[in-house]
Amino acid sequence: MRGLNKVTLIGNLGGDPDIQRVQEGVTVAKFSLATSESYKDAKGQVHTTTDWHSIVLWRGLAELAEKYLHKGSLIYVEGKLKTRNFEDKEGAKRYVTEIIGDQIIMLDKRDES
Amino acid sequence: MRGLNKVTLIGNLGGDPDIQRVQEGVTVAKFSLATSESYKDAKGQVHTTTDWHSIVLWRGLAELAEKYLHKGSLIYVEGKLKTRNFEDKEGAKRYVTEIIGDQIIMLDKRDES
Amino acid sequence: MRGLNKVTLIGNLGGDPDIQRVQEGVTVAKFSLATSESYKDAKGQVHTTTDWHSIVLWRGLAELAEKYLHKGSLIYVEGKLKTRNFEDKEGAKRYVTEIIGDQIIMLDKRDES
Amino acid sequence: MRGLNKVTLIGNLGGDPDIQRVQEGVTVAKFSLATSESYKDAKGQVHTTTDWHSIVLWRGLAELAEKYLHKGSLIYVEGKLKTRNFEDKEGAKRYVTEIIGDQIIMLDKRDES
DNA sequence: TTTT
DNA sequence: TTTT
Repeated sequence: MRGLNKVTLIGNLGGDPDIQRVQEGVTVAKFSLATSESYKDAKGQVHTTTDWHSIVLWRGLAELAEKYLHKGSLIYVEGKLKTRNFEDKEGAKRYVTEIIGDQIIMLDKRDES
Repeated sequence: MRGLNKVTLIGNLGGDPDIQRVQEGVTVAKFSLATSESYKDAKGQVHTTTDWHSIVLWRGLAELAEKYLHKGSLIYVEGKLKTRNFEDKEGAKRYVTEIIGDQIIMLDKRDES
Repeated sequence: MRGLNKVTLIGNLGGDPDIQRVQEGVTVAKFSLATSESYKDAKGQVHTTTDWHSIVLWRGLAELAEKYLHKGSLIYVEGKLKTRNFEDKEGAKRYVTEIIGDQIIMLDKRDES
Repeated sequence: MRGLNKVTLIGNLGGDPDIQRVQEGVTVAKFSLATSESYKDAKGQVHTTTDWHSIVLWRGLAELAEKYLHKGSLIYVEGKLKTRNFEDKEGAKRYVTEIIGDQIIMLDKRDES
């Protein structure tokens, strides 16, 4: 309680979703999402910066991603930030931060929904 | 353009902010923020999960953090997700994801604003 | 599909929630929420503006409001904007815009959750 | 302080923006935005509900709306809820709730930005 | 490492 | 009509 953990992104998929069946009837989809922003520097020149985000979708949303999303798709994603730790090959503790999506809106006309 | 990168969190500081003066007149504040959530499992038992987030504040917001925030403070933060890479001592590329805050609301009565 | 309708507010209740039982087992809670903001004008003087919002909660959230919320409570509300029309006593069409809440976080230490 | 008043919408313009020059160099744009949502009822049948919102943009954003937005454009808007009161022709006090936008993302490929 |  |  008394906690809020929300991420909202609008951006393009960097590649096709990677789909895994982790259990009978449970699908997971993973992909990178690029969010880009333009700004003007002191000299009035326009620069663009891009941030990349690791998106993870479960079950129904993963199946939707499998059917309709592909490299380049423009989407809105809402979800939660989760930082997982794992051991790398050398046995050192490493961290990854992912967005576990709980809502998707497809913004490309060509993608069906 | 056509990009959105927004994080909104409500949670408690895990420790006092770490304050650095990186340049004449430029302050940076860093701290961990815990967001907690409760849910009931299939047996009706309540579980609490906590996620930890790395928050970075610049300039005016960093000075505000220095003055008013401390271990345990309850705040609302809005900002952007940024993943930086750096080399660890072994020279391997590693990643950290941080939230660069651009708005703070102090939610503790005891903290001044 | 392809639609998003989201409101997020942090503010204080202007009065105790008005509770109605509209049906067997269905509770509705209504109250006004004040969100205040301070800004400095050109002369450096601080001004505060307050916006008032009509909040409507259904079922479980309404019961939670009945138990824990009262005049002055500080809360976070997330919900959807809905504009309803109704006829006034003169038979003219009038409109009200309400926020139908779907998440509440209580931010006062004295309120239980 | 201690207040948050934020609305985020993704939807289509119901008509071309209405543009007004209210002062030397100050433009205001107004338009209706439809946000649609689909849901399944108990019988599995899909229903769509649409909410309409009154959007107001000032200065630079209004000029951008004038240049690039038109009936049907798909946009993301972020802003604040404001309820204004005014007197109708009979002298009765009436209210309107508007969203004063402070960020726009154009989501149609055909609209330039 | 926080908080209720 | 709230709160600091």
